[in-house]
Amino acid sequence: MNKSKQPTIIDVASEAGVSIATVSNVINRRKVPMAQETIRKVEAAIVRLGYRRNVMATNLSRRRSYELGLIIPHFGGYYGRFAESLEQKVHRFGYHLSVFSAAGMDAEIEQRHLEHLLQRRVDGLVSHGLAMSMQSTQQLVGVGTPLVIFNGWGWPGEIVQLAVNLDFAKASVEAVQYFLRSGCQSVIYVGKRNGMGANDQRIQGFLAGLGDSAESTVHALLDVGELGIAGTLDEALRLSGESRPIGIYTFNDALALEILALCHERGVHVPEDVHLIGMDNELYSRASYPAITSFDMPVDLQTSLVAAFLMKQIGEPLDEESAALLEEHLPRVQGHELLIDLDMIVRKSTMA
Amino acid sequence: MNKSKQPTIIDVASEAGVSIATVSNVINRRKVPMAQETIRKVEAAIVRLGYRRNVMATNLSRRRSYELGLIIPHFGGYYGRFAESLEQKVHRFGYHLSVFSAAGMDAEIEQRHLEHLLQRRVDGLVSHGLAMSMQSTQQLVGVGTPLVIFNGWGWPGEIVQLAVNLDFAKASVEAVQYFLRSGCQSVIYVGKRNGMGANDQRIQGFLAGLGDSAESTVHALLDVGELGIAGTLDEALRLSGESRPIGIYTFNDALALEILALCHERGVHVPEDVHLIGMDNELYSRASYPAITSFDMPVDLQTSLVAAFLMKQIGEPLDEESAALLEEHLPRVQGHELLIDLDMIVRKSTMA
DNA sequence: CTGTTAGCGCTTTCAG
DNA sequence: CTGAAAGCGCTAACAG
Repeated sequence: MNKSKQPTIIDVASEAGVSIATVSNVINRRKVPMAQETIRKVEAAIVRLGYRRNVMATNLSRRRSYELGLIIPHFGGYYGRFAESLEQKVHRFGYHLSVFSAAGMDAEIEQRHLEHLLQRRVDGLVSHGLAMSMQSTQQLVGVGTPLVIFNGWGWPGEIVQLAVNLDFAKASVEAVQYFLRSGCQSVIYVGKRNGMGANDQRIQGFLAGLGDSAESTVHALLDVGELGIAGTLDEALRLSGESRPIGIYTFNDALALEILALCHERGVHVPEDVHLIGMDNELYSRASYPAITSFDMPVDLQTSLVAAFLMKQIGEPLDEESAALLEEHLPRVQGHELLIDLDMIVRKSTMA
Repeated sequence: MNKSKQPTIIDVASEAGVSIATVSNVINRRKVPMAQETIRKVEAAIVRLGYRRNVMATNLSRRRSYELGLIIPHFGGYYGRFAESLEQKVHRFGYHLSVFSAAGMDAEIEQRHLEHLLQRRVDGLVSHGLAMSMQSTQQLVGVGTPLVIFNGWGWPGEIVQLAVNLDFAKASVEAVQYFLRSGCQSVIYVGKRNGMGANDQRIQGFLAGLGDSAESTVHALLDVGELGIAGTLDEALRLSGESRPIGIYTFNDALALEILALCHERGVHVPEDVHLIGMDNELYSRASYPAITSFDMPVDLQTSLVAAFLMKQIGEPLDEESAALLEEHLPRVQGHELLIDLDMIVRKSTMA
C-alpha cells in the first residue's frame, strides 16, 4: 500500500551514521576500499530497517537494467522449455528474464509486449519469429536494443542481430525419406499456418525429401486450419486410396497425437496402415500408444547460443564455455541465420 | 548500445517548442485542458524523434509500477495456462504481468524471483503455494505488496491476503467414490511430493472418499518420487493381487499417461484390469488411447478471482463483472482460503 | 492553458 | 576511506 513507507538508502545512511554514498558502496560491493566496521554498521542497519533497494531508481541511475525480455507465443511445450532454459542461462550472467506470452501469435499483443519491454529499457530482447509485420518491428526496435530471434526466417540484419533456428527443413527431409525407405506408398504433410515460417520450412523440406519419388508417390500438403483434424485424416485416407502404409508427418506432436487418437477411433492401425512422425519430442509422443516417432528439439543448445550471443552484444564478458560455443557456431551463420540440427527419435509409430 | 542516445522528454519539449510539463501532460492524456495545436505539435515531435517513454523514470516518479509479478514452478500445462489467462485478465485493468518460473519448486530460485519482483516494486504478487519456508516468505514480503496465492494451503493471513485454491480434496473424494461405484476391488493413489500441499489435499480426499470401504478394499498411497514410475505400477499390481479392476488415481495426467503406457507394455488392460483417473485435463488425457478420465481445471475462474481480488487490494476500481464475481465468492472464504470445484470428465479409462 | 520546480531513490565522480 | 553534489528521466503540484 503505502510504498512511501519503504525505507530508502537515506534511512539506512542515517541509521548507520554514514553517508548515502557509503551505503551505496557497500551495497554494490564496489572495489572501493572500505573499513570493515563501516560495512558492518551499514549491513546491520539494512537488516534492522528491512531495506530493499529500489531497482527502478538503480536502473535509472545506471542507465542499464540487467534485464532481458522474452516474447513467446505461449507457455506450453517447446516454448515453455525454451523460456525456462533461457532464464537459467542468462541468470549465470547476472541477468533477469521477463517472459511474456503473445497469446498465440496475436500480433497486437505481441506489439504491446515489445513496446513495454522497450519502455522498460531492457538490455536485450529475444523473440520467436514474430507474427507482426517486419516493418512495424523495425520501427519499434530501431537501433539500440539488440534483438535475437529464434525460429524465424528471412529477417533483415538491420533489425535482427541473429536468428537461432532449428533446421526444420532438414528434419523434414529426413522424415520423408524415412517414410520412403520404410515402404510408404503415400506421404502426407499435415501443417498448420503460423506465420512464423516454421511451417514453410517443413513444407520445403518435405518436398525436397520427396525428390524424384514425387512422381511415383502419392503425396500432399494438408492444413489442419482448413480441414480440421478429422477432415485432415479423412482427406489423407482418401488421397491414399489403397496405398499402404501411409506416412503422415505432422507439424508437431500434439497434432500427431490427435491423428493417432482418430486412427484408433476409426480402426486405422498404426503403424500397419499409417506411419506417424511428429515433432517436439513431447512427453506424450513417448508415452502414447503406440509411441510416436518424433524429433527432439535441442533447446539447451539453442538457448545457450542465444544467451551467449546476446551477452556478447551487450558487452558482457563471456565465460570460456560460451566463448567456445560462439566460436564454433558463429562461422556457420548465413545471412544472420544459424541452423541447428534436430535428432529423430524412432519409435513404434514408424516400425512396421 | 548507447542508451544515452534515446530521446527524452526534454528533447521532445524543445523539438515541439513547449515545456516538459506540457509534454508529460499530453503523453499522459491528463484531464488538464490543452490546446489542440499544442497536442498536435507534441505528438508530431514524438514521432519525429522516435521518443519512447522511460518506464523506470515514470514509475520512480509515480511510485507505482502498474506491474504485477507471477511466480510459477514451470511454464508447462496448467501453470502455463494459468499464466496466460492471468496475463490477459490483468491487462484489462491496465497492468502488465511479469512471469517467472521457479525451475520446478526450487526454493532458492523462487526466493530470488520474489526478491527481484519486490525490488522492482511491483504493485502486487501472485504465486503458487510457495516451496520456500513461510518464515522466509514472511520476511520477504513484510507489509506493503499484496500477495495472493493459488493452490496453497495453510498460509497465515498476515502474509497472504488470499489463497485461491482448487478443491483437490473434494475432487479426490469423487475419484475414489467413482472407482468404488464402478466395482474397483482395489484403489491406489499415485502421488508426488511437491511441498505445496496439493499432494496432501489429494491424499486427504482419497482417504475420506474411501470412508467405510477402507477396511473391505485394498488401498494404498504410493509415491512416484520413491518408487519410480515402473516401480509404482508394479507395487500397485502386487498389492492388488487378484482383485480386479484396480482403480489408479494419479496426481496428474502426465503421471496417468505414463502409467497407461506402462500398462500397454505389460499387457495390463485399461479399463478391464485397471481404471485410471488423472488430473488437469491435458490434451493428452483426451487424445490418449484409451482416453483418460480427468478433472478439468477452471483456470479462467481462478485467474478472474485472483485478478479481481488483487485489483481491489491495490485500490483499482472494479468493473461490474469483477465486482459481482468477488461478491459471489468472497463470502465463502474461510481462513483466507477460497475453494473452487473441479469437474470430472469421464472417459474410456474408467468405463468397464 | 503552459511553464517552473521540487522531488522519486540511487549511482558516481570528485574532493577531502 | 568517506561525503557532497550532480545527475538519471519523468510526474505533479503550483504559479502564472
